[in-house]
Amino acid sequence: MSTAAAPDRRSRRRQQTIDEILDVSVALMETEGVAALSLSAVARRLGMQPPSLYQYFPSKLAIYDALFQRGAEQIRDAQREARDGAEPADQLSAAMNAFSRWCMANQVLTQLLFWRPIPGFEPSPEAFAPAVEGLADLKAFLQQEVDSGQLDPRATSDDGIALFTAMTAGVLSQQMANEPQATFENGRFMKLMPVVLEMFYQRYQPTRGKEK
Amino acid sequence: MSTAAAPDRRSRRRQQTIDEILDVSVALMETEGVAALSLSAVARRLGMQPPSLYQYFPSKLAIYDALFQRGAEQIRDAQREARDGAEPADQLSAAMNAFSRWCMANQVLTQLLFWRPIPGFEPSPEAFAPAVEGLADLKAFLQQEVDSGQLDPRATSDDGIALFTAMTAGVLSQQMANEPQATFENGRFMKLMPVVLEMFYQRYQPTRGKEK
DNA sequence: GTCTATAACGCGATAGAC
DNA sequence: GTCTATCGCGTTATAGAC
Repeated sequence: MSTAAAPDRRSRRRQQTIDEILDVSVALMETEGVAALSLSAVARRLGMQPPSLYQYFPSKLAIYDALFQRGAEQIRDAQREARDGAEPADQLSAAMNAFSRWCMANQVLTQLLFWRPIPGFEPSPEAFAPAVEGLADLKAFLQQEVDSGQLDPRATSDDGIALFTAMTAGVLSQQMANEPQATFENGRFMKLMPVVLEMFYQRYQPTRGKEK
Repeated sequence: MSTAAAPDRRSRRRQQTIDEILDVSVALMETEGVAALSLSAVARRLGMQPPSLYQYFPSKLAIYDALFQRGAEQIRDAQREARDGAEPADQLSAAMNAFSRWCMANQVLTQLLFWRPIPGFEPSPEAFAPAVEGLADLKAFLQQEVDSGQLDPRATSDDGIALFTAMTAGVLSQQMANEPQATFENGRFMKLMPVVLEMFYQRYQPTRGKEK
């Protein structure tokens, strides 16, 4: 009962250690691969013994879960910052750029978020929540374009959103699989991102929108 | 020196064991995840001791390599069969369907081929060769459409091919990540495959092809 | 209570001797 | 083909230090 609410020095120190564990985990995954994360290696880097990590995370999968949540929050926030720094008419494009840029700069977390590379790992509802919010934001961006007459209302249907995410995920996954060392700016596939956006606008062009 | 060329009964038996190992490996990866393949589990299923597997494969990564090659060959052949069973005008679409259908039916191998889920695994040149052939086939399909006036010549440029593979890979990866239990026929994302094909034809429409 | 260490269990990949 | 052995892993139990 005494452990409930106590935002004192100790819990701050504890949170700091948790963040360090996550930082080191990401760093190791970057060099060794997402699925090659080793608790022993994390502990070594932190000057700890492996069992000590269990004070902070109940299992290895719990670390993956925390990383999933971290990544989803960062993507969501990157999109929102991009939105808040752009004119309404540019917000969809700005958010898409911010998303792509973040993914290229955080490929390890991107793999964890969008592929399923870890056997047995399913994100918890809490970890998944910010991802849902990010998707809701995307829907809002599309709705805004519908309201301003730039897109047909069908763009915000389930199919429209699925098409949008499939095309962006496709460019991204080709880029990461074939040219992972590239950046957002110079990637061979990355430069197709504006192209698929243009194709999306074309397909859901208003007033004379057509479907076969 | 006596082991060089001897296509007799023994080498047939040996090849049979190799195929069994690969079959069991795929079966286990289907239930446990691509990265969770365990040589001990494979050996158990085959009634062998784990070290015996090293008579057939020098390491676990060599098994992944053989599976990569197997998958690439099967995709290439599925595309070619689809091509040979279709009218020239339908061959691109038929090959795309055959490709998608194979991927949904062989998700484990698809992950191995198109994502990089195994730390330290890079396909060998021999394993990669059939994948290169499959890509060359795709280029030939596109060229055929260009020659028959259905597509602008730019469709076979590096950008055109990258766009084509990115869109198909995107639909596929969204389907596999979000609805892996679906089939080629009923997948929510899978039904976007004809849509992206239509969008591709639209973008590389000949005679009045335009680019911003 | 909170953190850390040590010891130990079971499992995995793999090398070497038979 | 097997058996034995080594090493590293995730994890648990336990006990001592702050």
